[in-house]
Amino acid sequence: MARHALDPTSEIYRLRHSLAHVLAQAVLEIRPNAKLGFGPPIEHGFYYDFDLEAPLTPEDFPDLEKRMRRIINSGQTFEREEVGAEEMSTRLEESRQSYKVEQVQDLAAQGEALTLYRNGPFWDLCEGPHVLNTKEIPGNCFALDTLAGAYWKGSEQNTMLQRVYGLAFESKLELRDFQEKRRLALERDHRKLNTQQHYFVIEEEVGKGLPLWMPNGTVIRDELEKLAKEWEFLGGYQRVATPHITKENLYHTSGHLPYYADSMFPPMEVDGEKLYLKPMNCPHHHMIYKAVPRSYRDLPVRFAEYGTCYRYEQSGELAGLLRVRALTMNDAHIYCTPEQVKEEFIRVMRLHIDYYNLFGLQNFWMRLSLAEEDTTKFVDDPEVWPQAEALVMEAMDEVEIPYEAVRGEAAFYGPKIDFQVSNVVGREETASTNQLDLVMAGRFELTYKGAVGQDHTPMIIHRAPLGTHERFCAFLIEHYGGAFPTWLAPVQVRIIPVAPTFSEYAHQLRGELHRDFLRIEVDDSHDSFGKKIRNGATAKIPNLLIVGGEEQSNQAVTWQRYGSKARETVAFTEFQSRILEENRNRADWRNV
RNA sequence: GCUGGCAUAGCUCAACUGGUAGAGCGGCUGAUUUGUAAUCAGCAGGUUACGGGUUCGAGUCCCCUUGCCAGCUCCA
Repeated sequence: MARHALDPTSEIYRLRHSLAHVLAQAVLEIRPNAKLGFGPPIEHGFYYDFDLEAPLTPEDFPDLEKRMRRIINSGQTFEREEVGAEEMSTRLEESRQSYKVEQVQDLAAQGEALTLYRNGPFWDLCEGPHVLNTKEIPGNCFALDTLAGAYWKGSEQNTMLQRVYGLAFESKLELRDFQEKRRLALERDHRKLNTQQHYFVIEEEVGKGLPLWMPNGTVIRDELEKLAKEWEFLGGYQRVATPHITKENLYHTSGHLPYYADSMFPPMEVDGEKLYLKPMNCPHHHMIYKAVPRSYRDLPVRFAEYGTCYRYEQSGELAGLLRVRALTMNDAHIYCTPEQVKEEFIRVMRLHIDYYNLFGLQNFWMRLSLAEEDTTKFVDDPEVWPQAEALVMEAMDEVEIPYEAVRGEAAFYGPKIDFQVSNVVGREETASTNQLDLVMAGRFELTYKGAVGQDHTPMIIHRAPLGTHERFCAFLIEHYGGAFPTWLAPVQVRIIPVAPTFSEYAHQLRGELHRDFLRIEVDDSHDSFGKKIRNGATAKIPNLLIVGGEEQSNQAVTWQRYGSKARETVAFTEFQSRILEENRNRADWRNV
């Protein structure tokens, strides 16, 4: 799957790139002292970073857009010019573009030939390409979108510039289309749906990033846990349970304190000891492994736990359920021999695929995160890394799922495979992470006895196919748009009597299905029948049962699915067996 | 954490350039007893996020705090 592959030779690339220059020109008209940062084309348009004495506000957009159109209509020609590094620096210094001067130094160090593009009064250090003339840009194909801060060269150490985002497409129609799609996608945002469905609540009194799970959200958590427990049981996992706080020393052993301390809550002091809230479950599982002598005959050992962890995320990174400070992971650690590790890794990959098929997720891809030379972020062991990376890549090839490799994003103890999904607004999220870890076993002195009695170090796989409850539930809410399949729905069946006379019959059915462990309710309100139908639909309940005189006399129900006008009247016992089977099979009624 | 924006009833939103806070939905009460997307009526809900300032007067202007949103950085 080609991702974010912006093709510099394409029409739209030149269009967006040129619009970035036009924007910069317009900004310089109203802010002559603005210093320019970067201004590239991006997925849905372009942006340009500015260092401004007074910040722009959204109120400036209409004026800027007007100026941009005027520039476009004036028919400026884009001219390319090759300029030596020294000459380029001089010219940029003359126009007091200090960021660009810095950029010239970086580029010159790499020995690149430098080019600039000039259109009208504006010129910019830039490698192009651009349209030939601004007249090629349809005046109504773009719109300034949002303002944001962005660090110069993307580093927190640098000054923050102001970034202006613009949308741009080849035609007005495509622009409108995108804006409409985005508006619709926003309707599926889990935070938006949450105001209607009440899955969770984050209260200021409790703390930011600390969600409280309401009954509806807890149903989804519980059902996911049931699923995981069943499949992990079948996969040969054993369940374990571990505490939320732990003595400091365990995290020195694991290496979390040097490498991960920024993401941990500060410790609490008790009886002269420091205790930390756990940011990960692995050290505890390693201790369980270590508590009993292990033989090669025992391996692989697979410990699974839905473990709750606490991570100190920076406040600005928190977002609904997608980024929180208290999270419960679908965690497990697999301890195995070098001979077993590839097979185990492949089984983990296959488990992912099974889950994703169950949820009907097609739009996902894998990202392989590898270490880089910067050893401050990674456990430094030159022998172990290439070995681990090669092993992972072999396994990935074997399951035949395409992946993209990224340097420098590994976990500090090993290469990482992330399953990336894209949420409804197109933002990429990591749904789950898996790691091959050739480091921890050594640090924890984990061993197993080999066939001839000598000690060996096991290999460890960290895996969390369902990620965390928080992120996965958020993702599922958006994926299903709040209309869950029967097995996940907070209310699975609602019975609507056409008149109060049939309420007793409705309750009789409710009692029976309740004993079958279905989440079921009767709409006893004083609303009109039409209103009850409407309420059932807006509540996105997957199954509505309508009962009246006809149904009662035949011991039947009229069954209607969410989002469908179709309905069928069936014997109650038939409904009962069909809905129970659907629930048991975790089938999605959209596919039935 | 950083940059910018936002904050009015449970939800969605009103209140012209400062002149004593309103509606719909939802909730409650009563009437209505309904066969596929809103039955009718009445009632109750707000120290306009918190604290301070300017003013005869602040939801509206200014400052602070908190929270939320977008993006950056970071990440499951």
